[in-house]
Amino acid sequence: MAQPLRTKDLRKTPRQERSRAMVERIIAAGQTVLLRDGYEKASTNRVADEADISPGSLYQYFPDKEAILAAVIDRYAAEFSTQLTAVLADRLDEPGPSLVRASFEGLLDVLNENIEFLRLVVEVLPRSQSGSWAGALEQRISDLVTAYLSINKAQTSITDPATSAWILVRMVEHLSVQYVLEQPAIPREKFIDEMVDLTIAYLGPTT
Amino acid sequence: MAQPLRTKDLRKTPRQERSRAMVERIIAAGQTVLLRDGYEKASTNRVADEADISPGSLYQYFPDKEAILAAVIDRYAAEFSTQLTAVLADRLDEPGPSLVRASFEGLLDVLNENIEFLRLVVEVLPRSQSGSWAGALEQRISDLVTAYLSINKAQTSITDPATSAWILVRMVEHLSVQYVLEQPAIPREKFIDEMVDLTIAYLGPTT
DNA sequence: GTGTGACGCGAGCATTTACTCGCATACAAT
DNA sequence: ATTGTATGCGAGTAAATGCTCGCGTCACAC
Repeated sequence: MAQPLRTKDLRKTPRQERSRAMVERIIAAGQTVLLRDGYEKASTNRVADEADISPGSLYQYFPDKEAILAAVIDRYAAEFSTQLTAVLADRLDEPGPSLVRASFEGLLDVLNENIEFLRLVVEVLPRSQSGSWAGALEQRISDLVTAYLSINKAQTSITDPATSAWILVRMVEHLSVQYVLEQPAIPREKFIDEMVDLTIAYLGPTT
Repeated sequence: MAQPLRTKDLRKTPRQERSRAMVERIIAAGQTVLLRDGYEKASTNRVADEADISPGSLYQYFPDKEAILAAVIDRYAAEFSTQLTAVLADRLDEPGPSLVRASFEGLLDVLNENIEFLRLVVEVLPRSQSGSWAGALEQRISDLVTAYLSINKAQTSITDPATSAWILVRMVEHLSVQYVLEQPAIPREKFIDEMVDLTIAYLGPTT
């Protein structure tokens, strides 16, 4: 289900059921157009066409074009963020190295499930559009990892948890995204093994 | 100095000195506009304005808008590629771990020198524009590293040089780019140490 | 049932876009 | 000087864009 839209993004709040369906159709159409035609070709008229509504109706609820596309990305991103958080939380009770492996498995699963969204964000949109929320998510996870490393610092060879977290998060994120998007000739299990090796080796001796 | 433009990109070959200067001004203006106004606002009229020439003059040598911006990126990318190749070649005679460190130092230097170009490619352009040559460069370096790993395989713990190269190249590239662009609160030397640690630890025991 | 406001429509506006074309000028060879 | 051509100009075009506005319609409270 859709995350509640920030009312700031809406021109007026839809009251009747009909109009809420309208907003829904607009966002869905925006998604379709964005995926099918790319960012540059995603015009308001095209979105209206795709949604089988009038151009004017777009502006009943959205202040401008950017708000429509932002709503699409927001909704997508919220779902992604939710999935990722859930998957990671699920694995949190695993101990030590198997936590690492389980997390990577989960991350790859979530990325694979949202591959069209990934491609949209990474390849189609200019970074400035998606950068804000992506950066925020990165930060949240960085903080989490920093905390974890701080607690288990004694069992590792690292000195600065924040630095190590920064590096680990970017590394794993980017490698995984590239792996999913590029589909290189590396089996999934092999790839995970490599990332686990990389992480364990970097963190140093564990029990 | 400018790399020679692929004649395919030009509508006709400029013969007189005057016209060669014209092409130069167009590309320079394109660069300015792209950096100052972003990709979406980079219109032909704006480029013409910035270059203090007529819109019509653009189309004397460039078939369309895309070709102009492509020329800007190409020229930028060529210089970047040249610098990087030179810096890495310079370090190639260093032995073992100090080769790794020296390469990273060189990479960071080159990235820092071309930081505006970096920001342009990573944050402003949609990936599809820059993806082709960036992918090619990645591939070239991947091949190089694969060869190196194959030769020195005995001294490492890796099993598949191609896979390890794929991971190493993406990892180092992305971490470095992010470091330069994001300017996190990590001292340069510390950051390099971390990347070296990562690499050495990943490759396993060395002599 | 009826009135009132929420809703949706779609023609159309003003602006911007990429690009052209006829014409003037600068240049090089004779 | 004359001529042929390479060069540059800039008004202009057709298309597309984001967005508005007046009007008809529909649902819901009473």
